[in-house]
Amino acid sequence: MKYGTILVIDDNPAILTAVKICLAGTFERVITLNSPEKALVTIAQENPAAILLDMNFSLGVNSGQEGMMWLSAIHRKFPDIPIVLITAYADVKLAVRALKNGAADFVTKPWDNDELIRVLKDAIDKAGEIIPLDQLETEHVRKVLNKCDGNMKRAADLLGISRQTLYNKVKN
Amino acid sequence: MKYGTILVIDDNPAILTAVKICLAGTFERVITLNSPEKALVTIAQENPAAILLDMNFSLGVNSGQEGMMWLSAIHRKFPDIPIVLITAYADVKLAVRALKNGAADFVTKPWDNDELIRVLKDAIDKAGEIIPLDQLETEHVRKVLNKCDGNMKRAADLLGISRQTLYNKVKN
DNA sequence: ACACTTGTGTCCAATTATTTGACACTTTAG
DNA sequence: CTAAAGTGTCAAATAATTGGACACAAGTGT
Repeated sequence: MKYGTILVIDDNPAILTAVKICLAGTFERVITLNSPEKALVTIAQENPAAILLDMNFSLGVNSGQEGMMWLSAIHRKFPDIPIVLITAYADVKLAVRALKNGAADFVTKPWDNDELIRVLKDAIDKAGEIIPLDQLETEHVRKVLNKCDGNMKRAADLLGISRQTLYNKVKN
Repeated sequence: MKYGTILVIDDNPAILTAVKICLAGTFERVITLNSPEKALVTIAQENPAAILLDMNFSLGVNSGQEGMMWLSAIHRKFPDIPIVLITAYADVKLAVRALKNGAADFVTKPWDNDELIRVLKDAIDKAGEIIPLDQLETEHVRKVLNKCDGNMKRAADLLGISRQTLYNKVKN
């Protein structure tokens, strides 16, 4: 059980139960919330490894705006916890917007249990990856240098370091 | 015309023409390819600011595998050029997979001209953003430290720096 | 309750990096 | 062609990083 706590947020009790059963075997703890109102405090208290968030809350409002708002709010406050969205209304635009707003993944109802587990595991694994500082630096330097067509003076300027330092960094 | 060259790849000549007309007013140059075979060399030669890639090439094969393959190939070779995907088959799974494979955005046919232009501009703008080195470092340090629950020894270890250095970095 | 391990805050001296300024030489653009 | 901008390289001054050390706090298992 290397995968810790999961927080599931959905306004449908039946789905909450079904998901809980589905995930119980893989995750140490499955916490459920039937509304996102208490999400921020619950997350702060429980520090879940991932969040599964339903996009349709207020009955009759299925545009997903509701869920999108909560996604943004949670992601802004806890940018390191992966959030997987789940929705009954398979809408490409919605999915794209969600991912661009920081969602780790996007699954549609009815879901496949194994797929849901895999997606959550993947999200947690990816969120747990840590890059050494010098590697991060090297990659970023390379990218910026690229964007400046190799102009070291400008690249150094944009990076906020001196030209000679950049020169040394790329030499090694 | 701050937005440079665009490369459009689609096997349908009619769509190629339509897109070309649509984008001509906004971008300096619109290059078209009717098959992705020559994409890699064309990109290397023309260095476009963005790429608009259709997902369905071989006639009758509409699963998008084709386009996904090319997306990966192009993105691996030119990770700094944003790739916007376009497809007639609005499939959420496909869209999600595309974004997770490095696509900058995903639009469906029939497209809205203004939206297409906006999406491409956004992709180019976002790809052009450059973060100073020290800001990148500070953010990453904070994130790793977070993931280690404040354990500085482990965080320093994972970051590949000494404990004292990390101590200094967070102090300032 | 006890020893044991792990981590913290802090210092030092030795080693490395970074910066600033300079100089002769290419490239580039008007 | 000339002026402006960039490159490669050096040196000396300054700042950052490291490894080692030490007393002390917190948590582990027995």
